[in-house]
Amino acid sequence: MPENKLPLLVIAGPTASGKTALGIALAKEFDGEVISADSMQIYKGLDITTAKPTPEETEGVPHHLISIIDMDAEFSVADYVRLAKEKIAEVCARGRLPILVGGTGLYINSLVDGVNFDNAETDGRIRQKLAREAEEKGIEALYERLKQIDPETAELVPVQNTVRVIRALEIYELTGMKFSEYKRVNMGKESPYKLCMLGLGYEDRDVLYERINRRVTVMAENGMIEECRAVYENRRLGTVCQAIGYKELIPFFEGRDTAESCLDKIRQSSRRYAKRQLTWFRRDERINWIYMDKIHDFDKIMEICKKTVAKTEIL
RNA sequence: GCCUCUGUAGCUCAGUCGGUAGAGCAGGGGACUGAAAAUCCCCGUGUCGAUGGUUCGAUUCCGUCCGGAGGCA
Repeated sequence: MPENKLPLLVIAGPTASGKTALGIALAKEFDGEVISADSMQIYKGLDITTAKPTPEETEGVPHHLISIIDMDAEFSVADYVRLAKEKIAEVCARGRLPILVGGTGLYINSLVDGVNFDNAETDGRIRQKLAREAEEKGIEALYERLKQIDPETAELVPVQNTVRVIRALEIYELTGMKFSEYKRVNMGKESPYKLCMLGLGYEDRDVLYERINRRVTVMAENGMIEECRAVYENRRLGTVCQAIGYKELIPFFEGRDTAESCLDKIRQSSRRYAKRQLTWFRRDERINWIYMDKIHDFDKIMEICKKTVAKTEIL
């Protein structure tokens, strides 16, 4: 490993797996600071709904990239990578260890794999234009065009996946590059960081699901519904409108469903989300999995983490 | 106690005029690179409540028993 790379400890895992608490404990252990990798906690507001750590919970450990973007703003991976890179450098300059904690796989991998987003400044108008076209002529028309210009991508993306079809065409209009080509050019080859990746897993999926179900109950008791209602009432939302919890409660605010039924929907969406997160993280062979339901003693978990960190020699 | 209805996939149910069965939901697997808490793809074997009988063959028809629901006393 070249010496000039900065060290980075990563804690990944599905929602409700215990990342926040472990991140804080490890920050104290290694004199570190937490950098969040969460596409929803980055927004100001919806603190309870997105399970941000409370000031008491952080126990004085600095947390970065939480509550820094206005709710009506658009935000995406490229912005995240830019900000996170900066934060990592800052934390290291202070002589402390950056600890990336989060569940947004795309953000984590884009950062950790050094994906380059600088050569295609996005411009919402192209995307909107394509979306309109898809509505008017049908997505099939766009898909046909994609097949013409980039059969390789068309092969990988099903017609039904409107988002992907539009994105591929957007890149083409923006850069003149085929999407498949664009990906080849921008995907990082080697990580710019000295990495140690930890993944919080559960051997028994039901145990994780139980944690998720219970956490939703607790969130509701702590004021999630009121928090979402306030946002709903003066809604001017960018990407946050996708937050699990918020979107499932809308039928309740509009009098079309009961609160309890919406809470069940939140539980279900969260379970499905956790499953998708696991699918994403599972394929990353660098992750050292810790099965939280097999080790009940937190000290033992810490010990395993310390050993893993030592083994990867990032310090 | 008597009568009626009912018992099929984790749940709600369909179905087989007798040739061992299929939908929705739940759940599982996967993809993903400037929307990602988003978007999308694939996946249905289960003692057809138990037990006897009729039959070449019963989850299907008949008897009995055991659950569940309702009605009459």
